[in-house]
Amino acid sequence: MLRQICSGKPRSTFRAVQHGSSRATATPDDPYGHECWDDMSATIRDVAHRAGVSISTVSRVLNDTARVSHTKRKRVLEAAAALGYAPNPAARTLLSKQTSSLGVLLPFVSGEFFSELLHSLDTAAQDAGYFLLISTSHRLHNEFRAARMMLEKRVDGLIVMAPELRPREAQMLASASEPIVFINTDAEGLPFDTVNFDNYGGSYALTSHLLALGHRDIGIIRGPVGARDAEQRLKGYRTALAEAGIAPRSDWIVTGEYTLEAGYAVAQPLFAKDEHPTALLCANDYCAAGAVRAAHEAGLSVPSDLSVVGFDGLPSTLYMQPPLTTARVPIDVVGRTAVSLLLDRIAEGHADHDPVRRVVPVDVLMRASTAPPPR
Amino acid sequence: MLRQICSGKPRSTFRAVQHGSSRATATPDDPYGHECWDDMSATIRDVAHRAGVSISTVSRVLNDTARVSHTKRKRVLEAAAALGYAPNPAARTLLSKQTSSLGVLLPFVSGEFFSELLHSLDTAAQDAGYFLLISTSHRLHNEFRAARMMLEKRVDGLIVMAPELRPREAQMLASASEPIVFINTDAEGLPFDTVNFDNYGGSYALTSHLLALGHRDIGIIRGPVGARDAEQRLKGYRTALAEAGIAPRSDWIVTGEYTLEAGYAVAQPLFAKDEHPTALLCANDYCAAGAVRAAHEAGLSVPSDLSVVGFDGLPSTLYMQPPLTTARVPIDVVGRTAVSLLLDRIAEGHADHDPVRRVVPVDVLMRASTAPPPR
DNA sequence: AACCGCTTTGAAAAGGTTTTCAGGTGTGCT
DNA sequence: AGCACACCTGAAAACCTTTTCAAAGCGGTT
Repeated sequence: MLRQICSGKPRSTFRAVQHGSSRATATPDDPYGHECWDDMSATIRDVAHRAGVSISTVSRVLNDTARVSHTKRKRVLEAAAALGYAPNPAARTLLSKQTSSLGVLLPFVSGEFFSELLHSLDTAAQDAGYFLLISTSHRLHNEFRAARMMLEKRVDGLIVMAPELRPREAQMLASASEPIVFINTDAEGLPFDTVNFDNYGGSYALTSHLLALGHRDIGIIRGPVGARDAEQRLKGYRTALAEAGIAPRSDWIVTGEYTLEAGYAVAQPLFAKDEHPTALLCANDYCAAGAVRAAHEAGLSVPSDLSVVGFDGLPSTLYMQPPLTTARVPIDVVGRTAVSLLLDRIAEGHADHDPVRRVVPVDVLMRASTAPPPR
Repeated sequence: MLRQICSGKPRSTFRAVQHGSSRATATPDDPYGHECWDDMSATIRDVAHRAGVSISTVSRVLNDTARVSHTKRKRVLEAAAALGYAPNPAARTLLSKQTSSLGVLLPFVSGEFFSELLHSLDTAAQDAGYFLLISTSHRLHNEFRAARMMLEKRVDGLIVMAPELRPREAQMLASASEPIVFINTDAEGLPFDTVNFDNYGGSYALTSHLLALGHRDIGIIRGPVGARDAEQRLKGYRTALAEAGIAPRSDWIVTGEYTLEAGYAVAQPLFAKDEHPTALLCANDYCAAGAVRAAHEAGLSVPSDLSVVGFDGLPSTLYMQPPLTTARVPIDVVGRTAVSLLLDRIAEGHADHDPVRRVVPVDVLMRASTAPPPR
């Protein structure tokens, strides 16, 4: 019992397969032939009847939860296999209160980031025997509806990535009985474990890189106002400039979003003026790609006239022209860490130790979109 | 009852909210204040006790399933709200055999396509009151494990996108008791509804476009052997060439994958030879981006020396240099259609009418990566 | 006054599993 | 022979809901 609780896994992954059935057509090159599955939805009662034992005995054999005589054990296993029995998850959940699924709440953000994170979460979850129940959404209200639904006994825990979540909204999640882990989302003063990547440090390092190249006229397309990651990146930029003794020009701090379109649209007016920055930090890689396009159209060559940096380090940035200098977020680490923290909390039974704050470092990838300023 | 079955929705989305509680702090600009939720996990029994009625009555009021006297109805609603009662989904599932979730099996493909499809599926599912239980995976074996788990009473239906699924593997899914919809996956002779996009037609149209520009030396980076979409696209290419009286050169038909890296790696040797094609169809947009890079490095200019086309029509292709000519797959339509077909099947109770085969047309987006051949 | 039919209500069963509790068998000891 | 004990096993309770069935109350009719 204790072992089960600690492992955080559903107690059994038993599933009967049919041996020696007439349908079993396994051949050497057909690894699935023997796993053809029956769907008459046999219940534990059917198995018990067929094996000539009580349902308790069946349960004990299948879950390996108590000693059963050798002969009965064998009969039970045979009956279960013959019937293709698989325990009913709803019945199990009803009793054990474990759903063996994790909820995931994601904003619908930039394509690659989203898919990589989800894949990472899914891999980690499956390794631990959990399913992922997901909800993507733009609007906060939806997120709340989904969170509420999920937390109503549908998941054992929740992973939330919602950088724009406001504190008092986050606060409301605190009354949930299931543990919650935040990714890149502000949980100041709240009891949630968090996994953040180092937005501040990454932005600071990118800015420092530009300064080291000799740039002094550095602009930034910052992310949405109120989004935690955007604010932190802005702060990294400001700090690096301040330490270099440079006062940022307010008209070179413009607000954008995490999309190609936004980067393009917001960058255009920047290059239309007489004076423009010689280097530009962008909200993320997609935004940077948009800005690069705007620069080209304005007759600026990257990097000789303008240096551009992104954020996230998506695989595709290596294939941009020129390859983009950016801060790589190790998305797989972020996902695995989040799942791991969540499973720990679930296993602990929601113990009240202090919330864990993980910060995943980011690497600056120096590529060809940055160079010394012109002249 | 009939209405419920037909709608395909869980019968009730009731959820009590706490009115007039001390915690209720709603203010005009705080739309969530009144939705603070309690998690003492009140059961229907608690509600009945507090309201001084039987649990049957509570159930009737909350599901609006029979007439209840006005006074008792009011008492029940008050009690439910005060306790923050929400029905236990597992108990409901156990009885109704409806999980109100849909399974989604996706290969972990190219970033943007994946995320857009998932978002589309999720939006459609949520609109109908369903959750999405997802599984991403590379390996077929995993897909099967996940499918099996999901179908064991964990989902009401399954959406599978697995272009590389082999027929006999697909065959095995046919014994499942829950309906299944295939996206872009071969279901020849199988009872699954399918949503395919017009791989053949798109590829044919792209090739025709290149022919019309005057190209005769057209190569292709095809997708994985055995993948349905790749085979169909190859066929479109071959047919268009054949109709133009051109015999394809076998050394200009190379096998790649749906990634930047593959496009880059496979295209390089193509450009290293003395003779190379003047136009290149690519497995998808990512692959095309890789090929463009390889072309640049080989000293070829796109489109003046080499025309390149992709497939999928991802948003980011508009921001490539040059913007990529490609066939746009309306991913949101694909996703919505798949969910809609699946929900229909679920509502029908798995009726045995002939499988529906939907083919979603694709648009050719003519952009700047294609031009007449040199000379 | 007896009876009928209608509305409202509660008791109870069912759904499939896990787990507790008690009973039964057999062994080893005095 | 009698007793303690370990070991297996089955009956039954519990999880929470929905739904069926029957009872009760009540107004109206013959």
